[in-house]
Amino acid sequence: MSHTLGIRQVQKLKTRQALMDAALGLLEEQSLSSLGLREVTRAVGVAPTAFYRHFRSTADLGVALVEAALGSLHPVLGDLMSAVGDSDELVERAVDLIARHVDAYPAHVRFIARERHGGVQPVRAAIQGQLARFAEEVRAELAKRPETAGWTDDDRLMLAGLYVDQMLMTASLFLEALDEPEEERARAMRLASRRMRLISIGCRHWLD
Amino acid sequence: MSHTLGIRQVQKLKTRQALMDAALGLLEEQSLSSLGLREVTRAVGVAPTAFYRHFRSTADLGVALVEAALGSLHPVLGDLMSAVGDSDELVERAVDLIARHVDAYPAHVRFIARERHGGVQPVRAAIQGQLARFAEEVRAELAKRPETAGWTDDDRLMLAGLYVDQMLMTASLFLEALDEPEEERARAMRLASRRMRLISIGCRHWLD
DNA sequence: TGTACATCAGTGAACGCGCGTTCACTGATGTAC
DNA sequence: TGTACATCAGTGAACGCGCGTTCACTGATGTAC
Repeated sequence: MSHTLGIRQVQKLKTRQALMDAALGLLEEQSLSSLGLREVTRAVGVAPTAFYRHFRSTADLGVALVEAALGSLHPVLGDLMSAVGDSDELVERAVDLIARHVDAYPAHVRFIARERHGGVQPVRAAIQGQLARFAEEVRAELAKRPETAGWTDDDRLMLAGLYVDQMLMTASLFLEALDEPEEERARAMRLASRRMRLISIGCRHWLD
Repeated sequence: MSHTLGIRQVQKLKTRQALMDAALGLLEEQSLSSLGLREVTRAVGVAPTAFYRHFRSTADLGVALVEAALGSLHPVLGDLMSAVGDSDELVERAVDLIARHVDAYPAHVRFIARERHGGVQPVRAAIQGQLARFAEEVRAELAKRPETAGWTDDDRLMLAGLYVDQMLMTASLFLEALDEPEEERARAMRLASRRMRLISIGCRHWLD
């Protein structure tokens, strides 16, 4: 009873994806709050009314973009947490993975950084919700590790949130350096590494 | 040769301030990128064309708002840095001062958090520039203190940037809790304190 | 397999509306003598 | 102090334009028999 999608549904999904991609492109130089439905359909090459077959509003499209953008970031988090090694190696690995992700999905990263505190409430709520889930996952992973043995779960969640926020700050820092010369990008990576290292040192001495 | 302002200039400044205040109000539920000049003048009760006597565009008004908002935050930074005491006392003091500032100027804080990564380039640049100046001030202050004796200036700047970012993250966290019950606000303050304490611990063991 | 009907993604015309910007203006304030 | 002229913050009409949304539609795809 496998269920392949019909031609119609495939085409519909393609159009939906095209709308989302076009929106991400347009959001490079504006906020969701000023994104127009007609701009998006024009960029895709469909009639304005076609928009309504996929989304109720641009806010609704924004919520879909949250899923897409944080969906692409989630595996990075998984990679980070499955890694082993001493803490300096972990920091380098984290910074490297984040840099790769920003290179691969700059528009996703920009969207999340911009709309996390942006002017569209449902989108803000969707982002906060997903980030809370990320933090919860990190907390669960931390609980398995010897580094946080003896910590309260509440303190683990605090650290998890700090890591998640730091991941986004780092990604956003790399985003600003995307079009800069290699030297500038290397400087950003070293800066991010030292910030994370400082946090990991604080973590190591938390119970002193 | 003292120079009092004439009636005309006083009135002009009043209108300008009214435009900025109205804009901050309207920006509670949207981004600068979608703020319309007519919205702002309507809220103030002047003709749309009056706007041009004060600002070239809403982006230009945004840059003026950056000065105002970070101008109100700057003294807080000064208070933070002039404080003395052991590091836990400093953390509590910092969290308390930030909470007061968010209570006093919520619209300023929201504006900076929103537009720091927002869709209007000149405004983003103005914020980044001012925050870089903040970080530089913090670096200079850190250089006078025994806690960072033996550090490189580059590492001090790294820590200064981390503090500035953490200040904004904390302010934004408090902003979300502004309309929550007291219990929730207290939880946010404890969370912020522990984050900062972890960073200050990392700072203490940086050279180990 | 072929036929008859149902579904529904995308169309295109139409609507009323608010936008940013221009322009010549007004009249209170400022200045020179 | 009084007068004549200059300045300029704020006005109000007008413009062309793109917006979001509605509606009845088309025609390819899907389904039932």
